[in-house]
Amino acid sequence: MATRTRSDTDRAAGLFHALSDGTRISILQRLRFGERCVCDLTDALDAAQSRLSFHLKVLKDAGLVTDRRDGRWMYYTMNTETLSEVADLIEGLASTPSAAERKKGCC
Amino acid sequence: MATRTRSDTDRAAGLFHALSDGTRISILQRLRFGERCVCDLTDALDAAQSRLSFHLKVLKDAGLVTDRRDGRWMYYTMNTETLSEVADLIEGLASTPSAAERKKGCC
DNA sequence: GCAATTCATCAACAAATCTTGATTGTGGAG
DNA sequence: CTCCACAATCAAGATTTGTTGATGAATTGC
Repeated sequence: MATRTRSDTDRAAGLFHALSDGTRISILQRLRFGERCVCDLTDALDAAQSRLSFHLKVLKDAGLVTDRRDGRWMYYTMNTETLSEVADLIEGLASTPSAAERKKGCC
Repeated sequence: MATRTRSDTDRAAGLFHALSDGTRISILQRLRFGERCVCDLTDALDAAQSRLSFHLKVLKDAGLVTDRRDGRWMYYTMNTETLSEVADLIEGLASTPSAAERKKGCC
């Protein structure tokens, strides 16, 4: 057990992919200040609405943001749990292997 | 000063992009155990040599690995400094804005 | 020098990603 | 019910990215 499964790697790659775009980073940067509707973000980022919807969907599919409807507005919020997951992934990559891991050889 | 520059965002997106591929994650996973030559990785990952060279170049351009020649072998090593940089980026995204930041409004 | 090994690079193709503008859907106001 | 505002979705096109097989460069051993 405890071998790194394909899906672990896929999940990691997927999360990093969601973070691998400047527009999406900028969106998250804005969301640090609290939830925002799409219209706020189109103003702040000077981006077309369909473009933001696209990137927000990528972020949402990855679990990095959640959304909430209020009337005709959709409010997006950063999901810090998933960001913690990403932080753990980084730490896992940077950490030196445990004795058990080293015994097993590798992944 | 201290406004988030375009290049900050670009740098972040670039780092995450380098991590956004399963093959590259697997490479880094192997490198946790110490430096490896390309031939080790082709064996371990069962991947074509040119494919690994491609991904190693991506990792190297992003600063995530360094290389070293020894005879006809190229040895690749994980660059933990850059991984720390990535960890900082994540933390920066997850952190709540400082009072000064909040005062300024946003980025 | 010559052959073999290790790896980087290139060209060509396939696939995924991003952008733009148009359309559709949903909810609120009149 | 109709109109308007907000946002998701779609189609089309351009760009980027990843894979494969072939070629080239550097190094070692004969």
